[in-house]
This record gives sequence, structure tokens and C-alpha cells, in this order.
Amino acid sequence: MSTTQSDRQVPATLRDVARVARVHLSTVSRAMNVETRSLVNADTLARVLQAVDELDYRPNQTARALRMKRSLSVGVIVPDLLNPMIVQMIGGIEGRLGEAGYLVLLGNSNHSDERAKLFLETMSAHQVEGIISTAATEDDDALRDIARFGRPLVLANRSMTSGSFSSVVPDDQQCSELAIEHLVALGHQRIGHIAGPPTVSNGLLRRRGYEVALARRGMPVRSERVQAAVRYTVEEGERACEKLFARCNDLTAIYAGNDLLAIGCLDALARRGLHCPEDISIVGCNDMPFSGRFDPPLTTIHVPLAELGEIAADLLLELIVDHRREPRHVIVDPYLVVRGSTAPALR
Amino acid sequence: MSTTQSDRQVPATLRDVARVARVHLSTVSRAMNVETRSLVNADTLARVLQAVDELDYRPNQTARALRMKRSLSVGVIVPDLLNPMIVQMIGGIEGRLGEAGYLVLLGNSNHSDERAKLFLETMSAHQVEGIISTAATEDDDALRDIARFGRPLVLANRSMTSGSFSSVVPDDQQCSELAIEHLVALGHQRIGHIAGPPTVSNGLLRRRGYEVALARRGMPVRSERVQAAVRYTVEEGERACEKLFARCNDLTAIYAGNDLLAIGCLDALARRGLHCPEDISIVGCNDMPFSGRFDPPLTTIHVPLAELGEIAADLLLELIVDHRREPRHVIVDPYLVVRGSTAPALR
DNA sequence: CTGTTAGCGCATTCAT
DNA sequence: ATGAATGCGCTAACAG
Repeated sequence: MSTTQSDRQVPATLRDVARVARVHLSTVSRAMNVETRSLVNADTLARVLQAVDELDYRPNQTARALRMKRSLSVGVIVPDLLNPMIVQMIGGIEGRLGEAGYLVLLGNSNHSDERAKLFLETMSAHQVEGIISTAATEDDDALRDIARFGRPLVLANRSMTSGSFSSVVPDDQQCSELAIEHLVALGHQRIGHIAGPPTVSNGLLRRRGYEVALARRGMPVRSERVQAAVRYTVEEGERACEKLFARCNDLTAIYAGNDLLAIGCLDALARRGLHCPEDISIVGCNDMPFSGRFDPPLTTIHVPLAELGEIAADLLLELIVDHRREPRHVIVDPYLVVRGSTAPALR
Repeated sequence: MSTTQSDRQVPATLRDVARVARVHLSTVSRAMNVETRSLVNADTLARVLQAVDELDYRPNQTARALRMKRSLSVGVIVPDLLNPMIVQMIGGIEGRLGEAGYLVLLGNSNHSDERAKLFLETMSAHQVEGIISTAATEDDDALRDIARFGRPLVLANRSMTSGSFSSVVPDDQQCSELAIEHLVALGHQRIGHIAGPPTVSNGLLRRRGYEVALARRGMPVRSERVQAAVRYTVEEGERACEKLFARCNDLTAIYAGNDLLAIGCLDALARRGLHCPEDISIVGCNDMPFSGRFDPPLTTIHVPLAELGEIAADLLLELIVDHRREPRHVIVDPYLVVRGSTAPALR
């Protein structure tokens, strides 16, 4: 507090510092950057640093970004902020990216490809160095647009069959295999499936995994036992489950494409006066936070979502370092978590 | 796709467009901006627009930001991304800010003032037009630093007693009043309190509210019946609750400073072989997502967190429009949600 | 080691 | 209605 100034200061620039330190502006620039700092004389450095301190100088990152073409920011697009699973991933992403000095621009598409596209463009305009999308849908050419600009892009949680982008996803078919294996071991023979939207990879893949798992065991694969939800929400899960019940009244178990859908199933059961797991067993997928504390505690397939986010960040960082790097596809292993929503089949 | 080019294009600039449209760069600039578009002739505008389309030109927001001193971005600092309540607020914030054309830079301080300060500085360097912090602690002079630069700042969920920043918080004392009122109505006389950290406003205020509510009813206020958790997490809630039990074994109810702490209390009860609500009633606070689905369903004080986020965004937007605006303090009303974790006192 | 110069991509005065 | 010129704050050659 060398000078008594008004409350609001106009930020100091390199010029200001240079003037006070009686050196050229470029010398200050060198002094500020760790890589070039060694180029500047010890006592001029001291003078500069003192001026910096005195003026409370902070480099303007926008100007740096413009000049260096490095914004030190990346965009992260999510389909739904109220989905605890997504948030887990954001945590992993943000943590890793933060360590690397990047700031995260967050965009919540709210399940809308339209909005996702808007974010893609806005973030692109903001010169993000890369983008992680956890909201990829199959027919999402907005993502391709981004790639055309050479902006690194990685898909997390959901992928695209084309495989042209780096991605990290759980082994979705294996998720289903684990769920069916568990249910069959409990004696269940008529197992329904509430699938995720067919437009997103894990909706499709988990459904396929369900069918494969049944077929492999010589069990009938009936399409009327599958009902896809239009979105990964509790409400849509409930709705889908009711449709399923309207068609099939002999099911003893349901495998839901994710935990939110599973909770929706629980609601649908309750509406019909049915009990879980006594009347019907339910297996979720993803193991969202607190899923073990529900009533009943949810048997589900654990997916390491935070780790998945970290890997997505790593993949993006790789790509940022070398844009021409070949896309990599990481698949992480899920595992079964048995809790209270499954029980031996009685019928 | 007029020309067959390589996959990766270098983004077009105003100059490129100007060259193709055979006009001066500044004309293109005018044409791109809605406010100045009327200044340009209809058919030159058409030429420009065609060139823009042809080259797939997108304005570089970094350059704009540098020139206009408007980054169209704001920073949001949160203490914990794994806290579902916080996420609710982010949703509200991001939604409102997105509508206004702003992008959100997200920073997760992970309960560390150190990291929060780092984010504040990094975001500031990125020229955010304002900052919303949901991680304010009482002794947080980093926040004051930001304000010195004249960067608009609003505090959400947590406030600072100084009151020099705009803020939006729940009526924390009222939260406690509602909780105590409910418990007393159920016949509880010996009510413990797991408080949030005393360094954050709602930790302190809710504790005070608890004391005031007891005193108002002529009930004894005993400090040994209060245990503060060092953080708002399930684990710290459990730990604090165990400390409390070690001191007091005659409590019939506990009011927890938030739902996470309440869940921790549930864990502590379970450890001791006690049941909720039969042995001890528990009231949480905030009404986090899914709290009604826990076992037992949590009786809690509902706080409209998403709305709180929206208000925070509005306050910030106001401040961005006029930096010298007086700080405003919005207080939102909580209400009681009775579920299954509370029952009449038996002792 | 330090100063000079030249932009990064854009908006905005000022001329014309 | 458009062109010319200037500079936002910074880094990166290039000289000296």
C-alpha cells in the first residue's frame, strides 16, 4: 500500500511495470515468464519484480492467449448437470486439467444436441485448446465440425461408433453381462431391460450386451422385454418401466441402463404396489453416489466415473500436445456391486 | 465445400474474409456485428456474408475480448463438486448465465482456501467479467483482492459478515428454527446439533439459529450438545456425531447443519446399533437431490438451491452492467420437509 | 543482457 | 457507405 488510491484500480500492464522499473516492456515480459527469466540480469529482475509487486501487476491472459495461441482453457460439455454420475466425471476432468494449468469452460446441454452444438461453437470461439464431450450422440455432426477445425476432441462416457475421436468409455457390454450373470445366478429367467436412449452409445451397447448375455445362456431374447427411455432421468425411467409392465407382467427382474432409470423403475414398482426385491429384482448401472443408501440399496454395476474423467483429461492433454496423434480408445472395466435391490427369483 | 482442402484448416480471420469479399477488413467487422450491420450496404453485406460462409469464418472471441474488454465469461468457484447441493446451484448459475451469453469457468477448490485463491487469480487473469463464489469463508481475503480490481463478485449460499459483496443465501437461522420447531413439536427435549464449519457463514448462522430457537422456547442451550464438523462431508458428519455421542448419551434428536452431515449421523447411529428414527430423530438441511429416497427418507429443510444459483447469476449480471452498484443481499426462504427420519420422542 | 520491431485478430475512431 | 489507421496487452524474433 505504497500509494493511497481509489478503491477500484485499473489493472497495470507491462508498460506500467516497465515504466516504474525503468526498463523496456519486453524485459518485463521476459522477467515474468519462467522460461525466459534466466535471460535477465539479477538486479534488473529484482527491480522488475518490485515494480510488479508495487503495481500488483497480473498478466492479462487474454492478451497472452491471442499472442501465443494458447488459451489454457478447455471446454467440457455435459448433457445434464443434475445427473450425479456426470458430476463425478466433471470432478475427475477438472482435477486433472487443473493440475495441468487449464481452466474448464463448462457447458450443460440439457440433453439437447442443439444446445450442445451452440456450446461447441461458443467454446471454439473462445479458443479453447480442446473439448471433452460427455454428451455425444450418434448423429452429432456438430462434433465433426469441431474436429474439422483441428481442435482436439475427446469423448467421455459416451462414444461414437465411427471411432474417429479419442474416447474413454466403460465396457458397456460387460456392464450388461455382469448384471445378467448376477440375475441369472439368482435364478431369474424373465429379465426385462430399461435401455438408455438408442441414440447414445451406451444406451445401444448396454442393450446389445443384455441381448448377447441372454443369448449366450440359451435364454430367449424377446424385444417386448426391452423398453428404451428417451432420456437418462428418473422420470423417463419410470415412464419406460410402466410401458414395459403394460406389455409384460411376468418379469421377475429388470436391468436398467443406468441408476437413474433404475430409480425410475423403483417408482414404477411402488405405483403398482410391488416391492423390490421381493417381487421384482432391479439392477442399475454406474453406481452413482449414494446409490448404496437408497431404499432399497441399489445393486448396480460400478463404473469408475471420476477415473473415467481423469483419463478423458489425459487423452485430451495428449492431443493438445500433438494434434495429429492417432485417436486412442480407452475402455475401463466395470464390476458388480451387490446390494439390496436383488434377491433370488421366487417364480 | 467449395474447395478440397486438407482435413485441418487454419481458422479464417477478418482479413481472409475481406480479401475474398473484396472489401476492407473493417467493413467485414461491421457486417459481423449486429449493432453496426445497418451501416453497411445491402449487397456488400451479402458479399461479405457469402465469404464468411465460404470460409467458415468464426470471430475469435479472444481477440474481441482483448479489444472490447469483454470476455463474455464469468468464473464460478465451488468448494466441492461431489456435493450434490453445490451442483444444484451450478445448474442454476450456468443456466442463467448461459442465457445471457456468458460462458462459465468452473473452479473446484476442494474445500481449500488456497486453491480457491488460486482460481480467483487464474480466472481474473483470464479476464472473467465477474465471479460467483459458493466457497466463501470468513477469513477469505482473496475475495477482497478480487474486489480491489473492481471485478464484480457475488457470494452464493455462503456469505461474509462484512456484507460488502452482493450475496444470496438461504435464511440460515430460519432453517434452524424450522428444524427445532419440528423436533420440539414431536416432543424432543434434548436436541443435539452437528454444525458446519464455524469458518463458513451457514455453519455459524445455523448454529446460532439452533441456539436462538432453543432459548426462545425456554430450553437449555448446552454447548456440549453441539459439535462442529470440519467440513461438509458425510465422513466428517459421522466423525462429529461420534464425538457428540461420546459426550452426550441422552439425546433424542439431532439437527445437522446439512444433509451430508445428516447422512454421516446416520452412519454414526448405525455403528452404535441405534436406529433412526426409533432411537434418535435426525433432521438435515438443504434437501439435497435424492434425500427423500434414502433409508430412512431424510426429514430436512428445503433450500431452493437452483433458484439460489439463478439469483446469484442475476446479481452478478447486474453488477457487470454497473460495477458501482451497491451490493444487494438476497435471502431466500427455506421450508420444512417432513419425511421418515423424525418421529415422536419416546424418552 | 536489453531495446526495437512486428504482429496475434479484432473494434473503432477518423477521414473520405 | 467504406477505407485507413490505431491500439487492446502481450510474446517473439531480431538487433545491438
